[in-house]
Amino acid sequence: MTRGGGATRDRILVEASRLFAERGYHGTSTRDIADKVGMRQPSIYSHFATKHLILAALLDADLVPARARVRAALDLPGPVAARLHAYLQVDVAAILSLPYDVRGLYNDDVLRAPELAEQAQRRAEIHDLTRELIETGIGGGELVPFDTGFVQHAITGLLLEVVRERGAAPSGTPAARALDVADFVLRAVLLDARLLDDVRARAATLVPGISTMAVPRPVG
Amino acid sequence: MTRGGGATRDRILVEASRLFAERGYHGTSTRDIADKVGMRQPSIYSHFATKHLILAALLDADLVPARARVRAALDLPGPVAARLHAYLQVDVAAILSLPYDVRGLYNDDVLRAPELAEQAQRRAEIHDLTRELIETGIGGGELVPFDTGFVQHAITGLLLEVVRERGAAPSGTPAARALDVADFVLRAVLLDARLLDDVRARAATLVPGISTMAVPRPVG
DNA sequence: ATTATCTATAGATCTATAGATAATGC
DNA sequence: ATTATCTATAGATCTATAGATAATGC
Repeated sequence: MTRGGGATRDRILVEASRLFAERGYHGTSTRDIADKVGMRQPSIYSHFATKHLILAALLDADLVPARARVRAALDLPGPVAARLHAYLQVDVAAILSLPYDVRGLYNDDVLRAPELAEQAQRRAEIHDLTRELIETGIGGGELVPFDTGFVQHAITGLLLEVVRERGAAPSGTPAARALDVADFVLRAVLLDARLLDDVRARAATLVPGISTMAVPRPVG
Repeated sequence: MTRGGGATRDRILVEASRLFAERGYHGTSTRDIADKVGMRQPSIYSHFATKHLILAALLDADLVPARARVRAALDLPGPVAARLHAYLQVDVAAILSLPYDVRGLYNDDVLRAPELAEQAQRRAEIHDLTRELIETGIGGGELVPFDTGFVQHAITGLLLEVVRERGAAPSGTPAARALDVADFVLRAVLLDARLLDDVRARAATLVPGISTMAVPRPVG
């Protein structure tokens, strides 16, 4: 078969993501992936030159839109609290609706591999932008003066674990879980708890702006 | 050399934990561990019958005291909020002061391996007890009625990421970071935010009770 | 003519075992 | 006499390449 439009490539990515989630990158062999797809192990290499490039493609599918989302949240006007709340909602919902299982992508420290330097860079950028958003909120007196790095890590941990939960117990819809995360974080960091309802209302108006800002594919 | 009192065994555990944190369980070979310890690869097997048993020993060093801590928090009298706050502080501080690097222990889904069924069981028990504590707090009107499972996952994610942060950026003392975690979670789940100072004060009195309840080694 | 798949396989691992050697305890 | 280490190695992987085969596009 010729010119399948990348359908086989996509199936490789889907199956690889599931296996990475279940057994980790190092615990998954190219033969495991090929078996799930229904092809011979070397045929994988017609679509990806190395095993690392499979992981890189999955990471990019998550990281590139995620970076666009946090940038959108930074660029929007208005109070930080509402932007953070909207960003968290959109981010969780987006991750939960990806066609790939991203649970295993950030477990290992495979990101330290030189072959994945570009992806590691993207992830660092996302963390930097998140810290910037939090810093702005603290400086403006909206948020509790926690250590900025701590809050960023807290958010990262929360997002990762919520994604991991998806596999274990699918309790609630993606949208409901996304709101849980946003509420949880905002309750934790909002200086004046009485503003939460107002923050939620303002956030609702910002959600479309952050969602549509996320570009799934480069145009080139 | 004979009867070294388990010194070599401990060195294997320390080096293995660091390598697991850096490259994951599957990404670390018994040769890697032996090299770090300064011995030949097969000599590892004088101390551990299989590679899985190295991981099992590390998991137990973390899980057994952790289970004792959450049990202690459940058994103590008084409002849930203070007990949860004290538990989180003690838990973070204890994990950060373990002689092993626990960052890599829960990354992979290696816990699903049949050889680690006992450890998986212990971890499930800890999660169950945590949910019980949260459930009590929600039922008693102290905590926001989030989904209990979500809060448990949020706490787990927070703890894991704070531990991972230790390697990346050692910002702040373990005690300071422990307090950050406890404050963050309690701010998020406490129904009446004005009670936080009171919760902190009560928690301080409970900390010793939870700490000493943690038994590092079985007596047998 | 181009492209995706296949078989076959090289070469590098990796876990674990067998059995020899050396060092200590009694 | 016991125990920790060593050398040597079996047997099972694992990633990636070489080159044949088959199926489609022009």
